[in-house]
Amino acid sequence: MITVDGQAARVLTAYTDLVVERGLHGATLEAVARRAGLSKSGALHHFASVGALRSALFVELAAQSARDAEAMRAAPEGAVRYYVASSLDRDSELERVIEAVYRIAQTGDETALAALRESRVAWLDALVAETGDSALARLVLFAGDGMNHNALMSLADGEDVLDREHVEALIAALEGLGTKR
Amino acid sequence: MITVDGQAARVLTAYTDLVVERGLHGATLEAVARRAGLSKSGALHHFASVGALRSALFVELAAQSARDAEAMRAAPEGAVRYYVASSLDRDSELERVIEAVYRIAQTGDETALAALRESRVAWLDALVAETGDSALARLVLFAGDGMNHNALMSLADGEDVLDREHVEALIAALEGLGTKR
DNA sequence: GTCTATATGACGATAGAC
DNA sequence: GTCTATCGTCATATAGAC
Repeated sequence: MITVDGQAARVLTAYTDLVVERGLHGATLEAVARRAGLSKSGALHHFASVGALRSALFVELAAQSARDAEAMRAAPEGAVRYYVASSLDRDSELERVIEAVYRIAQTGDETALAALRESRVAWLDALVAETGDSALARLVLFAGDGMNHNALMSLADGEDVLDREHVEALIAALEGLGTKR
Repeated sequence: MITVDGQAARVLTAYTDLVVERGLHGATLEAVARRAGLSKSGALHHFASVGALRSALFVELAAQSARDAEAMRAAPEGAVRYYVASSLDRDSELERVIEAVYRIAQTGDETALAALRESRVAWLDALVAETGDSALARLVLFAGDGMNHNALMSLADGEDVLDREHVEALIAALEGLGTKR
């Protein structure tokens, strides 16, 4: 976490991980506190309420995604490959933060929705800038989201829906589409 | 709902809609019963518990997705266009059922995960059968998922991330990829 | 079949000791 | 700063009248 330090960061990370692993219902104050090595009230000392915990997560998303959009534009392998590859990296802190905010947004939370939209626009802009093709940029954005979406279902699945070979063929197809236009 | 009738179907539909609109947290027994026009215990007469309600939803998904996979193979416009177009139709009963089961799966429910995997394999098989290209079939699957994923964020957004024009360009690109191989 | 009333348990948040 | 103890609220589920 880049917007909070020390124990507060431990609490925020625990909250993020629990939302991703068990859903909002499983991310109770006691579960969060326990994972951070504190008691319920110990955790509440750093964030006055669950709402404050969520707000801090939105701020964290804004900070991390802004930094990532810049890295994407500067990536030597290109924005397309960078985005698709990082969408697959389910263990990265940014991906977990996105997923957690997304689940909060699913409950109808407008603030979470706004935070997600803001970060997505930055990525889409970078993809449009590189490909020069609005539709192709969206295809890349959606394909990345879809892979991320699928990661949940692929885990612990005998025949993986997506292996390295498929990823390479997929990126090649997307990049090929870009040059053909 | 094609696996239950009458009042039970009304309850199951209410549960599905509430999970999609408000998240699992908002789909309480009382809210579900009220939307179905019953009291809490009135709803519990049709489904003995919340767990039974969820199980019925999984059965419904299996039945509807099996029927849809067949329709996809028989679609005159082709499986690719059929899948992408139906992924965008957020108001269809099947899309809402998928979304509801997906959210249950996000809490770590293995039964929900298994139900989702089963239906996705059927769709992927149909896409592979038509395109004859394993990687392309996955690209279509992911792009469809990504669009669906994005539907939440597009709603009530000033500048829509995805308009009709983009959808057409995207389908054309995917279909073009298919014929070029 | 559908209702009202209630038992049980979990969660969020506060109070106050150390 | 971190703890234990406690209160209020809300959700699931059951009991029993109609």
